[in-house]
Amino acid sequence: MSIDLLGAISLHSDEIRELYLKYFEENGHKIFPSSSLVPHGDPTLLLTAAGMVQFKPYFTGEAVPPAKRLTTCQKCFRTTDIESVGDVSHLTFFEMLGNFSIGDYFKKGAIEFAWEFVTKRLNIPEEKLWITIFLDDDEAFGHWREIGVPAERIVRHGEKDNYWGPAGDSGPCGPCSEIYYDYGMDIGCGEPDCKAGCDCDRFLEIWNLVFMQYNQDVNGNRIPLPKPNIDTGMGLERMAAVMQDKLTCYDTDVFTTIIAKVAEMAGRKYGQDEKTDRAIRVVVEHARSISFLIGDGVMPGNDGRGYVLRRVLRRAAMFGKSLGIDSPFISEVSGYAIDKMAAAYPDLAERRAFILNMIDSEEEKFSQTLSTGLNQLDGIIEQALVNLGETTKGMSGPISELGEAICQKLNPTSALISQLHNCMSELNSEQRESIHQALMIQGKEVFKLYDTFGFPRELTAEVAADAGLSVDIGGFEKEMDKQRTRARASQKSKEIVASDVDYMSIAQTQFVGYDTYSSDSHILSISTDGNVQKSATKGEQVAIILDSTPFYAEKGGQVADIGIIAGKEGKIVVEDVQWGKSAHVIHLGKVIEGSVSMGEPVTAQVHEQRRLDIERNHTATHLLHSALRQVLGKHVHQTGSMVAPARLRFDFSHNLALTHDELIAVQRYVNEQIRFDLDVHVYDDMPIARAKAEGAIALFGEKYGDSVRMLKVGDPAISIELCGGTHLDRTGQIGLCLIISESSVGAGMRRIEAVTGRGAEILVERRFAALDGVTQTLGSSIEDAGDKLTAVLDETSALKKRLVQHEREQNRKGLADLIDNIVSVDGVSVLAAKVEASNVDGMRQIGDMLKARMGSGVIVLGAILADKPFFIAMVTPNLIEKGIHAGNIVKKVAAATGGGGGGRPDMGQAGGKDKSKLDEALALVAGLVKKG
RNA sequence: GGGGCUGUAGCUCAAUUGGGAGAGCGCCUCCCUUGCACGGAGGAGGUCAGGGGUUCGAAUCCCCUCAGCUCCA
Repeated sequence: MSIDLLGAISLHSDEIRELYLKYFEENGHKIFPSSSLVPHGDPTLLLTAAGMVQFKPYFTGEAVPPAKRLTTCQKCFRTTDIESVGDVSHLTFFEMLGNFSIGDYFKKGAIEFAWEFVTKRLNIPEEKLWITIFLDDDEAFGHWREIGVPAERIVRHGEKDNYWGPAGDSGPCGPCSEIYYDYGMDIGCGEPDCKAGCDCDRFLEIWNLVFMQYNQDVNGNRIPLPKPNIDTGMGLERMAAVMQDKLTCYDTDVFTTIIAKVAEMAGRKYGQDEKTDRAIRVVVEHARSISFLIGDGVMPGNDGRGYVLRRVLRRAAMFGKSLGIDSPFISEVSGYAIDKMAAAYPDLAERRAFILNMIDSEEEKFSQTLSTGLNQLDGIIEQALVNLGETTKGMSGPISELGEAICQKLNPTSALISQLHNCMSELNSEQRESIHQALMIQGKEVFKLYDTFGFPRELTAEVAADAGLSVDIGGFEKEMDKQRTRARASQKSKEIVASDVDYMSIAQTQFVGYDTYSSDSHILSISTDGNVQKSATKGEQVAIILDSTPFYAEKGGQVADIGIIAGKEGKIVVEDVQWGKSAHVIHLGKVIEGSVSMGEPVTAQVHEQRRLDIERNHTATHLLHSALRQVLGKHVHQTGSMVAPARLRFDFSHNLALTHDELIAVQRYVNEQIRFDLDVHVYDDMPIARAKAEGAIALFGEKYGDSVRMLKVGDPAISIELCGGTHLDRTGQIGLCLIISESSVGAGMRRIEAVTGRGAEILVERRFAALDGVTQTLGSSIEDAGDKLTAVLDETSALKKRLVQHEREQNRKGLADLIDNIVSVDGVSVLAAKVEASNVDGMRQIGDMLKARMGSGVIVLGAILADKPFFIAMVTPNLIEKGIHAGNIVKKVAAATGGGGGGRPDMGQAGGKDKSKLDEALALVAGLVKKG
């Protein structure tokens, strides 16, 4: 804490964070660390956008909370207001301080805590604070009045502002109450009735208290929760602005140092020009937010989170460009941002190099995109100018002259066009309209640039303006809307798995598949087409939930099991297994015998052989990971994996292609560990701190709970990883591991694919079989096969060359005989003859030689190629002028043999079917020339 | 998940709307030449991403697969 010159108490953002967590800890709250920006186990969410995300299962009752009172400082990411970023208070990334009550204290407690913290701990004067509540929430009103807030500073708002949730179409929801900070009458709209919630800048929302008291069903009915909850959120950056007596988040310690750096990079002063300031703020904000995204394991991509990341990064690049900063620059800004946040987020600092690297290569990619887009745009502008020239050329006086000039591409066109504008008044409205249209680049074009080439429309407008043209934004938006509707329409038809199931009423599935391949279980839920059923009969596609299961649902790269669920009366083939909304395992499959019904006891049996294949690949994946770190270095981190029965795929961070020697070294290391037949040991429920102390490698960007499952290979261990997958007991069971490919998956990332066990055996068998086939054909030993093959290929190509030469020689010799066949038809030399040739090239060669020799004439040659008649026709230029067309002649000739053809006036080719009619067809030529 | 675009020589890209696979740069050989991307002659290098289909004939048209780029959700 420090006292600034004005005597006001100024709190650093780090201090606010600490004060908050400490205050709530004192009041019985358990401090939780921030969860990852990538929501764990919730596929419905793109990114963590609020403090309560990691506690959702507690609020919905799907999981038991470790404490009834919780508090966090949560990393959050939102793109809903991305266009507003750079104003006073909007950010894509921010830290949300929050306190949560799971069925413990409610409105009164939440209001008292919030008020005490704000007024007593942060010492904000009470008269600077305003409250908003939901319309009819008199209970909240009463509590605020009790602690002394005057009624005139409590404002009631409707659903839009003061009602929260549900997130999605159903779930917990309730009214909320917000605390606003009042900057005073001097700031904002100045209207006499300005109060908290006004759109102007006078009031800043600093804390939202959500009173979760209803559960809303899909029909919109709100049923009171038996035990209501509290979920609050206070934006750290906004609170810092208040505490440091600033109007915006950007003037607080969170951003000022970075802003100064960017201003310096741009060679500008911050605080002199609003447009410049805004651009600087956007760059700073985005550079910070993408660092956190990448730090939590998001990679730039074309959809989902990766696309959010790409879009934000490109937005930063655009604003940087507008500041005139030379690319690449974002990683430098991100570096400052990471340094600033390092103390609070050490894992972010740990990944600094990786993050900056990723940013650099993505920015480089963007500049590529821009330059191809720019090429496209140049073409479009040129075409637009031609059109403009054509439009204006026919008009009167000076306009037509200008049109001529534009047509002749006199530069600069923008000057010509501004002259054009000056002359417009002399025209009638129809002419003005047509010029107006011609001056605009069509919305469709702008959209295509954006949609297909990723070229930003702002940039299109800017470049077009340089040429004197404008851009049809309305048309662009129209196309954009079409695309949105299209995408949304396709989204709706998507089938939702077991959507109708009331998960809260079903116990979580107990997974027993680590120890066994089959289990005696009970059916807890059956649904078909998303509807819950009492039973299902033969032929139906079903989604089944059991009380316990040996089936592994896809997670951590390991694919789902398949198998059989058998009851007394029927059987289900399980084709896929997925995770439900909470910890439920959903078995998807088909009833193939009799029927199954709710509650009945069944035997769940996993396809054992296949599961073992998967386990071989999974354990081998861990060995591979350790081998890569051994051979390439400790910078290698797993970035993804796919473990299937037939093969495994392993993605990792490394910026160079592996050499052959490195690949061999990795493979040898893995197989050595397999031969050592090491013990694979699993530690369930290990405290995460202890696992980390043991040196366990956590998966990049993955979120782990307090207790984790740790996998250790060998003792002393050669691999310790946190892993939820299924594994072998001993490495020897893998048998053999062979790497089948190594490739790139993007900048700084490589991919290895490998096979093990049965897959490796099949690979070896196939390779041997292929090699045996080759050596047998070559008639050599395996060792000599390579040399022999080279020799054979060399010889073949030498022979080919000789053959071509020889044929050319023969053709030349035969030329004299062919020339004897020339006849004159209406004064035109015509040659139609059958020739010997091995391919089309040979025939063309003969034709070319004849053409040269004859100077003027029509040549049609026929030959039998691949047991079919084939023709080519050639006509010298002087005869083309007379209307003789080689393509047409050859077409008719070939028709006589049951084929067709065509070509250009000077050369045509055609094929037929009946080779016996070749001579007959050639005899037609003279007649055809005569006719033509 | 739904669209759009692209895939041709080592690299950057052409191929006139289905009819001889090309250019520039790079590489090799030779000639000329001490200056900046020297100049000249010759040459090697291609499963036109892969697989099916239509056709006398496909880089080109249709379908499928793969990969890359891009927008929307």
